[in-house]
Amino acid sequence: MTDLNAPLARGRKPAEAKHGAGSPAGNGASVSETKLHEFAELLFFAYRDFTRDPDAILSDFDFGRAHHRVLHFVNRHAGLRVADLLGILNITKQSLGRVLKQLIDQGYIIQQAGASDRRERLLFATERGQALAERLAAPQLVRLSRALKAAGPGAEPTLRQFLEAMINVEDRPQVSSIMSASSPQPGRGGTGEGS
Amino acid sequence: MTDLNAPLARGRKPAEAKHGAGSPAGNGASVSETKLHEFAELLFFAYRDFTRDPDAILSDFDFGRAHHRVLHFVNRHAGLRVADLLGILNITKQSLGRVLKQLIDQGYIIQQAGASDRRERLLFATERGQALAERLAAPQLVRLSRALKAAGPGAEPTLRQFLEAMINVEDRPQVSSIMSASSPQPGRGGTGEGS
DNA sequence: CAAATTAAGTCAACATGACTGACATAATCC
DNA sequence: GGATTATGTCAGTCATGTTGACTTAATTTG
Repeated sequence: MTDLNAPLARGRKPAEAKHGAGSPAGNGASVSETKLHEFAELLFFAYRDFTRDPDAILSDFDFGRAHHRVLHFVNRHAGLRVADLLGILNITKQSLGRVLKQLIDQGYIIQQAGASDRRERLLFATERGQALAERLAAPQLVRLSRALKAAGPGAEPTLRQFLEAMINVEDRPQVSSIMSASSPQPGRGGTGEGS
Repeated sequence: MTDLNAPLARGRKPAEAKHGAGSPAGNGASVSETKLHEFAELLFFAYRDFTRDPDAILSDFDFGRAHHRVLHFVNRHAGLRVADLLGILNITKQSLGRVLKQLIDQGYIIQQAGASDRRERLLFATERGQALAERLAAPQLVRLSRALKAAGPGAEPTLRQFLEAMINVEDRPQVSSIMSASSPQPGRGGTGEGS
């Protein structure tokens, strides 16, 4: 058992070596480079632990993080097309195909031909899929809820703006679109499936 | 070219199905479950794009994200031990060994036996390593700087508290320790290396 | 309507970065 | 001097990412 609380690298702060022009974004009252590095590290640690709880659960199902991502988006945004998932996850068809096939074969996700365009395969979480998705999400929601509380009142809009601004500009419309769409039911819906 | 701006899953918001006890953290004025899910997704997208620019640079060097992580922490926290890196990255010795070996063999990182405990291998970025680390960090710092600006004035402490609270409680001392330590120089330092 | 395009699925082959478990070496601690 | 610790290494495996080519079915377009 290594002593995790022992001081790590002995040494002091480097005194913020100022080179040339200054801060990365070149704007007015901006954050020091050292602080930006700290935020980069905090983001790393935050994300590392954000994925830790579900990862532990997933191993009981012989699934990995990739399955979680797929199941999450399908569950939260029912009726997603395969192409949408590819764009969201930013992976290839082959990579997605593998995990998606497993989720379908094991009854966590079902597909349905699109009503207006029958080439499309709309994806829906089954009850089983919803149950797993919720179980995986639960510890993450608890963590987020606590962290938002710790950030103080009024943190929500700040956080939201920060996170949105971290997303590539060209992807923001796509992300907004995804986040505002959700939850039509599969099957005999109002969209006119009629044989 | 798929139409990325088209509405994705057609359908409306699900009206926040309230089950039983209520919100995940069980506290007072907490955030709705739907909003928490949105934050979870925003965090996913933010992190996805946060790693995108360096990933692109890395492929020119035949390195992967694993190399970036190692190089980053060694560069920012010179004198880190191998065991520290294992704890930070939360991977096995074998996994770390592979990428670390490549970074050492190619002259990005050097090792030095610890002064007080010569079993320890303290890690330092060479000039070459520093140069690559800075190049990889640059787009991330720009992104962070912009996002902090977008989050508005006063966002810094909020963000910091949020991100810190996302980290596992038991890891927080370790993280603080890492983040407050940095940058002793390798070689003939003040720590008493004596032959 | 025929041709081009699109959405999806598939095959083969491959790379990276995780994992486990065992074992070796050197240095330190007791 | 023996146990423990820090590191490195071997061998094998698995998950998840990649490319490029090809098929099928459905839609769009000239």
